[in-house]
Amino acid sequence: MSLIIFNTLSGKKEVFEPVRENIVGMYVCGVTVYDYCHVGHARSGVVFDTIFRYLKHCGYDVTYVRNFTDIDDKIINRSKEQNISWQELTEKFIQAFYEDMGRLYIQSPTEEPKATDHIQEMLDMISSLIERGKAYESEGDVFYSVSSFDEYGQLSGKNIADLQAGARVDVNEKKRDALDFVLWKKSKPDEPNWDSPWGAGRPGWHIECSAMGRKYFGDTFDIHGGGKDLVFPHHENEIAQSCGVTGCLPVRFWVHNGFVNIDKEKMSKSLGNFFTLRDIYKKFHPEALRLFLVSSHYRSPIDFSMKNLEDAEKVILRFYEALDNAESIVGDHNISLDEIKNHPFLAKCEKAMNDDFNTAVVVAHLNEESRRINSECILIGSGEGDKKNLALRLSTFRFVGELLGLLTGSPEKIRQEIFNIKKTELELDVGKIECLIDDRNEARKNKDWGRADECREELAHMGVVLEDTSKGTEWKIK
RNA sequence: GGCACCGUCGCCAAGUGGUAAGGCAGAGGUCUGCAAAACCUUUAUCGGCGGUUCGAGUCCGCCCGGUGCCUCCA
Repeated sequence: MSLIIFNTLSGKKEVFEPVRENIVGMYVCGVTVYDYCHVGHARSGVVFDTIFRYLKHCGYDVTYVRNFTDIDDKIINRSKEQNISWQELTEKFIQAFYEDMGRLYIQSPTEEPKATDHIQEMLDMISSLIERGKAYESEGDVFYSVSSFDEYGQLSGKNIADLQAGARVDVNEKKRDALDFVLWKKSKPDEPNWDSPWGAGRPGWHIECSAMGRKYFGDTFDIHGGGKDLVFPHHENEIAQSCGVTGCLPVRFWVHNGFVNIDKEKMSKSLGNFFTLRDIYKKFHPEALRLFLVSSHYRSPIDFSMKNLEDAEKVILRFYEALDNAESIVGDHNISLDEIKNHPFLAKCEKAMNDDFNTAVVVAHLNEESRRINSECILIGSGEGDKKNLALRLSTFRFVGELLGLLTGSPEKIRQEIFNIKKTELELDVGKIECLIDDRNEARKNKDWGRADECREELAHMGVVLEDTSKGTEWKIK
């Protein structure tokens, strides 16, 4: 069965076929490194990481390139505010990016180029555009002439006339046309700059992705991704630039993820309604966040709320609970990759993923499968059931989880991690809790159920729930 | 103003022509000293009005409500 992907360029789902057989080139716009990542960045990171994982699962040899924009106005301004160099600033936030995104189980892309390492490639493209009459120099700046490209607007479904009518762009007397965008920007005396045929300056934003995409993949590659907000003007401009140089479309499939909303509004820096990943991690486990993000389809808007994260955390714990139940029964088991790949549960999940990466349906399948695993455990406990069958279910369950970047750890580990987060957040007095549990167990031993229930009540008021197991009394936070 | 998108159970969320997946919350049950966990059972006709069709949440039109892009933005 073939993989279908929604292509922003055509506005339709299309059968995916790479330019070169079995080889896929995917370029995704990364972040501008001047601040900590928020949930919106996480969504994009998780969406394309999941796509990366799935393409590899399909057997493609995938080269995944995700850039860092490490020079622009915001970076210059922020470094001035903080009185540090732009290099120092960007290095700091690249490190923070790795820490915050890494906790979401996002795999390293094949390449992670920085804009400032590709100045020469950009200059080459800009020169070429000028030679072909697609760009012009004006007082040290270089602009792309939008009117020179007839197909401008094909990606975003806009036309030049409408854009001009509603143009909100700055009036800039250096431009021949308000829609023209900057390829090279003359620098002010105290700003970072690079030499160019048009004097000292720095690149415009859009050209970096064109130059780096072309460097790693050549004139045409398979998938270009990013958030929906990049469709216009960023990706529209990329097409114009690349086409201007090569004469051909740079990308076969344009893939865009939807926004993260807060109360129905887009989460963004300018609205100030964003949560950084660091803040989220103080309250919730990263794996709960990842599950939340893959629980909706990647193109839909997703409403971020504490309630939704709490729900996701319950579900991820359920998944691990099923793993734990099954693993304690099965013990060491040897399931081959072939057996997993032939399991009907995997086929079901592949069917969903093949339909434009429908991770929400896969999550639903995981829920159903976790129930089947638990049922099988109960059967085995009562002398029926089949351990081999359970082992196979268990292994396939984990395998599918890992396709989504989930279920890579041990049940014990995640329980402990979530426990530690809650304990810190609620400032629980562990000594007192353990003391009450001891009291209760003493009362239970004496069959003093009244006293035992009092202890449970008191703990419940603290948000602590008890669970009497064969291994003793465990407690967790509600 | 232009161009898109969205409106499915209390909440979250799949489903692009054939009688509505899944999760959370709720209800009942099994288990338990009581609980918890787990398991079983249970809860919707899809914003409104028309139309196309043998048949529509799914296509078309209008209306109501919401969002996004058109400026930096994942």
